[in-house]
Amino acid sequence: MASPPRLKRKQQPNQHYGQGGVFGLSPPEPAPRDSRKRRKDKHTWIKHTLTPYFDGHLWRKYGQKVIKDAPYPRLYFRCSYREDRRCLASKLVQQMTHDDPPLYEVTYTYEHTCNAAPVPAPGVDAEDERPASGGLVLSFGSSSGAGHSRRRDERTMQLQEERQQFVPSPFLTMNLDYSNSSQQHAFPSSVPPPTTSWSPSFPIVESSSASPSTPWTDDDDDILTWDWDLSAYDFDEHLQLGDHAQFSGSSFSWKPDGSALANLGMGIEVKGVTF
DNA sequence: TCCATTTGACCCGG
DNA sequence: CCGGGTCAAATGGA
Repeated sequence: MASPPRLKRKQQPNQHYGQGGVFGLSPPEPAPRDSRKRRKDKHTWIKHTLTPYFDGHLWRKYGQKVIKDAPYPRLYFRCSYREDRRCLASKLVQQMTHDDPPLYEVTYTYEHTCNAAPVPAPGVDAEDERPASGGLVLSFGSSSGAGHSRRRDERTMQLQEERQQFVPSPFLTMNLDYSNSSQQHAFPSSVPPPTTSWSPSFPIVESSSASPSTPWTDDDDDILTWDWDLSAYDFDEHLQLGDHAQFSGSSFSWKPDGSALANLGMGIEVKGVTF
């Protein structure tokens, strides 16, 4: 056992993200222009949440750091498609409280440009007896329960471990049953877009990414399913149990027992919910 | 063997 | 110089 490998990266100081650098990838900067000031106007926004890891995107952790007066280390993530699709989105996660479900502060930088399919929350796929501890599953007018989630991306590594220690994510899977509808399918090519404001006074934090995924059907079911990225609505921040929210003609209410009610209007009733 | 995570070193701005 | 962000070799799980 000679001397353990101590020093790291002593050879190439990786000069300044220079061109011809990593994978011939350009530096994470739109346009350095002339100033040598590094990243000046990065677009960042902060979100407080109980579920900092599941926001519908695939993240790759690239660092962790103990911050001076913070009780918890800060975790650094960047989009898993950074190289593949030149997506510069990144985020850092900072645990704020020591509560049972701890509160986290998540600082996002840059919007995603990868256009990757939304990553379902853990548990949505699993047809376990245990209620999916991830996301909400609402079934409209159907008794065929939930879980018709389909995975398109296999690179969901981080989900495995996280699903056991963290609570779920702001993801909503809707299953809309058209089977006993008098109308023909006529699946809308696009799900009705969310409105830009909550009913009474729930502000929307980000609306740019607030679009549902493309609906799909499984087998020959008449179940239309799609995912909403609820993180765009900042549920954690503004929605409490018992509150009512409304968008695009639909309203949801969180019941104290953890379930939820949804009302699509047009007489469509809501079914069960797992939380 | 592959690849995401871990973890200490390196880098850089204030 | 210090604190925070990033790099990248080592690690470890699949």
